[in-house]
Amino acid sequence: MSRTKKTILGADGRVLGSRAEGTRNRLLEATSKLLAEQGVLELKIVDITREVGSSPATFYQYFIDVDAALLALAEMATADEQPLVSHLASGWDDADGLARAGQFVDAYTKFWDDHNAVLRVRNLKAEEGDVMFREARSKANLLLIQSMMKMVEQAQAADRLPVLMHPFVTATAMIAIIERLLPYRNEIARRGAPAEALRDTVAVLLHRSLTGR
Amino acid sequence: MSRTKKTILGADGRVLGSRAEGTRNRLLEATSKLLAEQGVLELKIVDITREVGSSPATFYQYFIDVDAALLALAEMATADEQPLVSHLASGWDDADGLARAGQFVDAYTKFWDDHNAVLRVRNLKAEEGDVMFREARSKANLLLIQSMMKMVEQAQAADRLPVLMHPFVTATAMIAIIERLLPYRNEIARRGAPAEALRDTVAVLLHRSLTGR
DNA sequence: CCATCTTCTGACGCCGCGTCAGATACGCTC
DNA sequence: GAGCGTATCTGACGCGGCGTCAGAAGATGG
Repeated sequence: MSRTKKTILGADGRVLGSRAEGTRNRLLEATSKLLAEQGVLELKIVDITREVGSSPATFYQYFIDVDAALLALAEMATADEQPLVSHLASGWDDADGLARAGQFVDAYTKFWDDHNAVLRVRNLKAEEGDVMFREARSKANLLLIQSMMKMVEQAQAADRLPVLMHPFVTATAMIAIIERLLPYRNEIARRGAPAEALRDTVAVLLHRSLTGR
Repeated sequence: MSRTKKTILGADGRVLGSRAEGTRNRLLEATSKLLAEQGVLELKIVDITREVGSSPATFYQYFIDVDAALLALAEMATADEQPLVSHLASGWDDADGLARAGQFVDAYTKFWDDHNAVLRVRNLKAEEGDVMFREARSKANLLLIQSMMKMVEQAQAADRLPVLMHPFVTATAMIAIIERLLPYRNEIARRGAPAEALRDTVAVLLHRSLTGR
């Protein structure tokens, strides 16, 4: 591992100079912005290039199609997800376990808010069967899933969780809970629940399901 | 409630005759089929009409745009979801509770397999903020969520679940687990787990989280 | 300041969108 | 079962986004 920075390539495989790299970044930012504002279905390449003040032709110098740009964004999000393992690695078995589960939920929430439009598309494409996006998703969650699986296995060894629970399935279910519930914050508030209700509930669900306590 | 059958309207609000109703249904079927085959992003109105051997203009007689057709499909799926409450209404507190949770998972799996492409789009649009689709989703899950909330409240009253758990959030989390994990069946199999691993794990997770047992 | 490589873009043909006016099919009356 | 009115369908159109190419504009370095 002597590689310090990933070399960035254009759509035709050429290495990019610094000017080009700047343009590519601006295109990605614009894509991300429009995605968040209007949703995937309304995302147009023309709009992206209009946003950065260039032409469609320029876009195609950097990405074969919109999907390529979306994939690049998804991979950038992946990097931000990795540090979250630190909240799991310590284990949740002791007295502060629930509190630490809460911190994990907070950290994940932060991460999700930064990237939610992109992550939603990644998950959609993954579920629609796109191999690249499915791999991106697997890779992104790998560390978290592995840590969670370890927690489940420990709890099973200590007889606090039934062996019927498949560790991988359980871990994946936990990610599902968080990803799906975050968009519900408004609705929860509308129901008159305190702001922390979602955070606390999710923390309890994860804590119980992973440690058996 | 004397209404026996919902009157179906065209895009301009007119009541449809039987020929028209047939065409509308064929359009919906085609939409559903193409959606499942290629995903939303590739869904074209021309393709839908080609599939049924008519012209784009016809499509617009029945739906203002693609979204309207998707919404109609989502609402049809909703009808199929309602019977699933029967698996919850009986409660899961007794000795067979876990078995009944398993049956619920099976039933939901069946339902999901019949409509998954449509439901995925519904959820995407809902999360992207589309009010119509959000309402469709809420309405679809209403009965299930209510039943699950009741289960949580009972368990809390009996001190088997912490009051920190917000019933609505918990119930929504359970739906999230099922919806998200079903697409993973292949992956689970690839990992060498038995076919029932997913079903069993999800059943345990729901059972534990809803009853506290 | 010229040569050369890198980066950008205008312009084009193609195709899907959404609309309208007119064509066609249906069902009802006599 | 012919004729008529209404319900339903569609061909054809203008608009706009897609993706490509050849060449323009900009950077670099000798």
